[in-house]
Amino acid sequence: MADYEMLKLDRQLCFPLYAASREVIKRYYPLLEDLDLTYTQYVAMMVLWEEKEISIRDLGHRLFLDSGTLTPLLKSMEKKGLLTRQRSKEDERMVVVRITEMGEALRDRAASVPEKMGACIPLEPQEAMELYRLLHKLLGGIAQN
Amino acid sequence: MADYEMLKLDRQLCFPLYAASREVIKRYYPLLEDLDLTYTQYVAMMVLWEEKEISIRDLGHRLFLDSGTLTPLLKSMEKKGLLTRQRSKEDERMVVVRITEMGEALRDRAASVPEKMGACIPLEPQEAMELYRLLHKLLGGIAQN
DNA sequence: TATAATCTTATTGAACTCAATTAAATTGAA
DNA sequence: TTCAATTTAATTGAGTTCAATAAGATTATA
Repeated sequence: MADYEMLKLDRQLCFPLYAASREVIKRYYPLLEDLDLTYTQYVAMMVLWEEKEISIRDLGHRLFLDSGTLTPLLKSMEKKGLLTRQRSKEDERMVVVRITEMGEALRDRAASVPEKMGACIPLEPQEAMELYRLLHKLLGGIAQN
Repeated sequence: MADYEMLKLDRQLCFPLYAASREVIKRYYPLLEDLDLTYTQYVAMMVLWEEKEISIRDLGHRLFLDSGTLTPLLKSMEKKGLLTRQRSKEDERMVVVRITEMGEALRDRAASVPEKMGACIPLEPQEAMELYRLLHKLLGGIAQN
């Protein structure tokens, strides 16, 4: 008879990762509703607020997302006026995304989101830091595709 | 001028949670392909391997998923012969899901998955345990809807 | 007992995710 | 230089996720 102990849901590390990720993201929606952003759009905006412009390729590397997700996402954000998409002159394979004034303006209204979300996370500051460290270690070690 | 420091992607706890969850689940697909299971179907099977039968409501509570996800998921698993769905006689609001022989048989072929996945996680055993603890604390504290 | 409130599942619609494929541009090697 | 390999983005299709809503069953309360 085989040993099934390891197949129990409570023994998995992946499952609380999967469930916690969804639960946390769900908590963002009330905060992002005012901004008319989804969570994925919000993290894309975070990159654009810092970088101002970036290729879809580099954005994909930052967000761990591919063009299958990003192409429709960025098109809808372009339609909302948050950014522009333009094929690069130097390398016509690349499309460069640039933040617009409207996209910049959204930054002020987003500025309170991280603090509000932080208040929803039931961890001590030190625990949150350790979780951050472990997740980045996991991500850095697993992501070499 | 507003302070945008907290809006940087690298300052967020949610983002590595979101990205690590997706990266880890992606690593499951080569292992689950032989079993013809998606990741969500796999965690549902984990519950069924333990419980043998469970209401959709209780399954939803275990997996943090609602009927919008579970109804089509369970219907497709029923079609594959892994389980049966039957409305409860005692309380006709409830639908009870029961594992079939074919579903039970899959357990043997799944038994090696957790160990193979564990080998993909680039964390020390102690770190994995701490991550597990923190994720459960987060999940337990945030989930009171 | 009525009937209002709650519970459970199903459905719908919008959005995300990813693997696989395609097409075009660029790069590298013979 | 030529053409094969690689890179980049777009597309397609299947599946997941969730909010909102609906319908039917059950429970609680007047």
